[in-house]
Amino acid sequence: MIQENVEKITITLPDGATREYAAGVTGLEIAESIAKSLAKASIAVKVNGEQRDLCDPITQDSQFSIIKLDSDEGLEIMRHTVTAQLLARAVKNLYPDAKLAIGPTIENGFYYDVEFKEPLSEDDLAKIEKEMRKLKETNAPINKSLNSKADTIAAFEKRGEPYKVDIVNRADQEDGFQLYTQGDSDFIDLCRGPHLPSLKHVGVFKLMKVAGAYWRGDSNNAMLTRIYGTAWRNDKELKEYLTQLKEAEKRDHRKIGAEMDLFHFQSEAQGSVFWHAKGYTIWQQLEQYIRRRITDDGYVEVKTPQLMDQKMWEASGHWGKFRENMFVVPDVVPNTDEDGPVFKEEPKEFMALKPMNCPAHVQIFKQGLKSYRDLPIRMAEMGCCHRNEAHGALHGLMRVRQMTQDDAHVFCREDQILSEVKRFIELFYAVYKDFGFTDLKVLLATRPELRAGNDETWDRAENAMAEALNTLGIEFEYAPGEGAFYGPKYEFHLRDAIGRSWQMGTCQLDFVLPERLDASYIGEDGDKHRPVMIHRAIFGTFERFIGLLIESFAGRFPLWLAPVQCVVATITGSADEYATQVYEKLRAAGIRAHLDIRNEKINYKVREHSAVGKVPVLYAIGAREAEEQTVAIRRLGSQAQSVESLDSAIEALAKECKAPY
RNA sequence: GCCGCGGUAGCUCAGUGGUAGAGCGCGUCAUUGGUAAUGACGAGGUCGAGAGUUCAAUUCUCUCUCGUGGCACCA
Repeated sequence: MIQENVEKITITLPDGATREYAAGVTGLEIAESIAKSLAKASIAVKVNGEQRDLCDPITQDSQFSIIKLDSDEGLEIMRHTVTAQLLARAVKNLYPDAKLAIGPTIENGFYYDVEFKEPLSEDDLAKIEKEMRKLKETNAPINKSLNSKADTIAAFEKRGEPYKVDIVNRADQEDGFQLYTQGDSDFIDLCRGPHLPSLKHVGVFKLMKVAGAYWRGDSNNAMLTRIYGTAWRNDKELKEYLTQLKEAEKRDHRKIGAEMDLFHFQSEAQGSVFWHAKGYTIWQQLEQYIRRRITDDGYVEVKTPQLMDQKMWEASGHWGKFRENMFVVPDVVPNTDEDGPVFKEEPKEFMALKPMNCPAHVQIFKQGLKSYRDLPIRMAEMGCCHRNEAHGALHGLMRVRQMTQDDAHVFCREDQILSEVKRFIELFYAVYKDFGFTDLKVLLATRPELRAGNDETWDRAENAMAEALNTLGIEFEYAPGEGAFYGPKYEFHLRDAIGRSWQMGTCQLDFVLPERLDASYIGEDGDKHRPVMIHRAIFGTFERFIGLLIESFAGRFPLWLAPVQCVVATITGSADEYATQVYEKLRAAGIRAHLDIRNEKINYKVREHSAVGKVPVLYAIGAREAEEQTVAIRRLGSQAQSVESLDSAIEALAKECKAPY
């Protein structure tokens, strides 16, 4: 059909070539005009940087590219179609009463939140998956229509989908709601798109697990059932992903911690760690290391009370804002009658285990008058804190109820904020580099809605914190509204073995606590001024940091941290005496050694100390070594052996065991 | 705290309405060996706790508890 006066538009392809089309041309038509095979492989297009469906008309001059399944974007679109079209429709087919909420893609997969009448268990997933396969086999084309707000709401109300109605109601737009359909089924889904042009482009998928999730992420709302799944282009990719998951599980710090005899938990102390000798060795190494670091950076170290009176926590604001996370202890003598109540009368006076160290540090600051010349004061504490975390939040070493922070508070003048924050970041990065943690996510959390302090102070604080990162060339993202009520903060995040992100270190400006607890210094002008407090931690907590270390190293600690650095294992009983000498010499050289003269074969010993114990160095001692005063050295992860003379081997090993700082 | 799943030997797990099994570990004995599991024998369990149904419960039901995957909350 030739239309003389139809408007022409210019389409610019990724290679810079331009082509002219009639306005309103679709992505599919452009693809077809380039090559039939390309059109067949296309699943969506990108117009001026925005993902669009193949069937969307293009009405103006545009940058244009085609999205195929082989790209990351293509894979994500496919996953989106799997959840929003296949999973949603399969669920509706099997459970007509189910109410659909949202179904986005996530890293490696997707989920869909659904309200079911009856609880859904993981056993039901096979059935749903089967239905999805059946639907995929239809190769149904996916079409869409644009609808007004009123029509869209009417359509979902008719279908009994209150969550979809809610989504539409909350939308700003009045028109252009996209409803997708599959072939001639009566399934519809509200979606931003784009989607695959048809189900035949769907690759392989697998439903993984079910979990609860609150509607709109709000615990006041109904809890929906979230179905998690994964989708890939082909079986090989899926298999690789599942293998990778299995491998990641092997790095789980809880599993490795038990195997390596590092720590344990038991129900009588839920959320609190029983550190075994080997685990506590790691802790001590970390503590000594960080103490050297901060001492050299001008910190002083203090130790403050575990229990303080309710009045202190009222003054600090914790009683009001943090109490549900605190362990509160009645300050009365318990009843001693064996069968009587714990307390003879209702306790009226309370104390609380500290959930944070800051109020106590302010008390130390307040002892004696401070001059502006005294500032900054960098006050550190390996502070043991208790927080009454929700049961469901506890997770191995990553989330505990008793934790020890490598905490410190810098008391400084406002004009010192920038230099102190910069100084901290530099220290922080030097430390993380020593542990090989280079892939940090940094967030700058800014003022929340409910906050103390005026806007000018917040402006200055947030700007100083952003400037510190910028001048040091550190990339970060803003977390708007996520700051503490008393000031903005940095959050430093790391990922564990299976990709969960954990906040490690932090750095928080605080204008409120010095005020509340009436801390002041005498300024140059002779008047009293409020110091600014910077709350900061590098590891965050020893517990979480060790958890991350275990997963990051898969238990294979570098020599300086390894609980046992060297095992001396005999090959034959005749070498016992010499092996004992070797062991004694290692100990004398300050090396954490273990002597294994059990009546076992060397194969067995090697396996136990390597695969299970993850000891970095093993000295195998047989008759030859005893004869020649040597050791046969085997390194963890290597089949190679080298024979060296005893003294030089120990000397070299001792050097290697030195901490990086 | 909320939703789902789970708790059986020191550990990892199988199993059954008629009071239990494997592998590893542990102990004993034999073996004295050369680099990621030597062999034989043996000991070891109120089947998370409480209540209910039943002639009989580790097994079925309920409550609690702890763990676990998420959600919410957070270092």
